[in-house]
Amino acid sequence: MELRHLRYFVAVADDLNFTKAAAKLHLAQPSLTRQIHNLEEEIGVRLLNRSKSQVALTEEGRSFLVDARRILALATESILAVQRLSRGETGQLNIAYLSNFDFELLPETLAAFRQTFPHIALNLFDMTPAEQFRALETRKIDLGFVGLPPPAAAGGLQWESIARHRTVVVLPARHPLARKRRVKLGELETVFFVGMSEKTHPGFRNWLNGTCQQAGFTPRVLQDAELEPALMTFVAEGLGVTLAREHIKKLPHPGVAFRPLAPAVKSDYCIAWNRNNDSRALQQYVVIVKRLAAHSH
Amino acid sequence: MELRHLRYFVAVADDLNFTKAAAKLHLAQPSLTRQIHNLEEEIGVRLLNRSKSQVALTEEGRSFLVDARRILALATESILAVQRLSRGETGQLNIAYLSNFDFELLPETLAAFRQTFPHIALNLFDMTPAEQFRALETRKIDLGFVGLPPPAAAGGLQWESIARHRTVVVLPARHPLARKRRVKLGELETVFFVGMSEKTHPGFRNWLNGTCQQAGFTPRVLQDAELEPALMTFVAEGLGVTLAREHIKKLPHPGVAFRPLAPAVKSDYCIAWNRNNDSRALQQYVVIVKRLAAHSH
DNA sequence: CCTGGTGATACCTTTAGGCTATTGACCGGT
DNA sequence: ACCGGTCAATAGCCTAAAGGTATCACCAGG
Repeated sequence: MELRHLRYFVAVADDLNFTKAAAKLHLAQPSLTRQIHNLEEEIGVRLLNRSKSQVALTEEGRSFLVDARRILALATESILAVQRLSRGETGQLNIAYLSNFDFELLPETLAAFRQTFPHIALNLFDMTPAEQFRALETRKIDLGFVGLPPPAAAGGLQWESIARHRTVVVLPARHPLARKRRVKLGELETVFFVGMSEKTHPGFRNWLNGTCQQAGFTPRVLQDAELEPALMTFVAEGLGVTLAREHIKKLPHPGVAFRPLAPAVKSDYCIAWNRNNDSRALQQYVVIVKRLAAHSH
Repeated sequence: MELRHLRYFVAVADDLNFTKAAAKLHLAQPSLTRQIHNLEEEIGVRLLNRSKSQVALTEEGRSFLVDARRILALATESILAVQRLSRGETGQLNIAYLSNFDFELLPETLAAFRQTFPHIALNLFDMTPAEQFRALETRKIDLGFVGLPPPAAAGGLQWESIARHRTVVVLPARHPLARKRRVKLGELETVFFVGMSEKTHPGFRNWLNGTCQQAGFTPRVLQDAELEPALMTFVAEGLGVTLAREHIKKLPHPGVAFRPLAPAVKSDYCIAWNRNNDSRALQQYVVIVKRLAAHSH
């Protein structure tokens, strides 16, 4: 069965007259007759009652007619939909961000994108970095504000730093170092650290080690938190100190102090997407993010 | 675009390999390549990215794939549905009955039908005779328990009497004739009548006239009711008497008395259907009604 | 630098959709 | 009862397009 059969059947059912239906289809009447016969034969059901010089739908024909119309409508609508999509008139863009502390670039870029491509639906998701990497690989999302660059294990992901943020020390308020206005990185060599779990924040440990390596030591991490609030609690309980982007100050916690590093240390903030994702919406969005990131810098 | 194109596209999308997809379709690879090209050309959208020795869906392709699958599923399901229908495994039968006073034949026949054709949905509708005639003509219902035979104006309707019911006089309880056990038809010549409106009960007036004509007079009708309860109220208020099938006793009303006619007069009870309705379910149901009507007689 | 795998191209074959001409049945009007 | 008109079915032919074969071009991986 082909769509042609359905088109022809609907035409015949419309005016119950092969000759006129054939004319409307710009077709000779015998051709139409044959196609309808073929259709009836293929599905094995009589759709029309041809009692000499009188064409009528059978009960089956009436039922099938409804389905035939629906299939044809769906087909034409599908073509129109994919054409709209290719013209950029519709589309989806799924974006993930970090749960607790994100910066002003995200809403800015969303507003700018929406202004230029008002017909593209923007869907936002709140995810940990690990969830984002996984969702990027499976194409559940198109772009993630991941913070840390994706680990090598995440195949096919591309990333780009869109900002360099000041790094601060997060430490218990009662900690001796909290009395100082600024903290030298080297002063942290002997203290214990807490950190984010690799399960939820893959690459965090790598980043922490790399940062401390600038002062020539490897941090001793006692405890991992899976989410940021837990990390703050651990620090408040005195389990250790940690390093974080300055934006973590937006997540205050009693008993936790933030101190800038001296000299200042900066760390990259990355966005990531799937290299194989050829979504035009994604490409346009990346352009906008880069432009606004450069401006705000 | 034909269903063939969708089938081929889905096959290619399934394993992203023209050669293997062609094999699964029992097709040579170049034929498949060409059909996909034709499809892309017709809808004017690239569905696949062929970067040498690597086939991938484009964003449009992913979107269209979903639609293509749905169309194909709908097509095969439609064929199966119409085949089930022609085998009598599914179907619909819409039956209407009179609102207030119907007799035991209806539930009996429904039970018998359901037992023989358990997969056919029986839908019941409560309608006045006029509504039934109209619904029969427009095929909203398949069969109506109409009571009175359809008027000539109702084209294409076929009917059959399935019972002959005793006719009774409906009269105000205070009416002089209510004192008698039985009423002779001729005694009604001088009294006023109320009746059912032709708007809701076409043919009622004709039936009433015909019945009274047996006693050689034409009833003088003062007032028409559109529904049976109103008729009873009119009688109770003393506006007039009327004739009705004996089953109207099931609709008692204070101040209204029922008296048998002497000698007894019987009137037909009819079912009606559309002559052009070739529904097998309808035909089977009519057979069952006739059989049970004959038995109960 | 070869080799296997893959899609594209060129060209031929075959299928089947479409056309014209005609038939046969029915209907409506005279 | 007959005739002309209408309409679907049938027969037979034509051709467009679907399908096949052979081959090429290109990349990947050894």
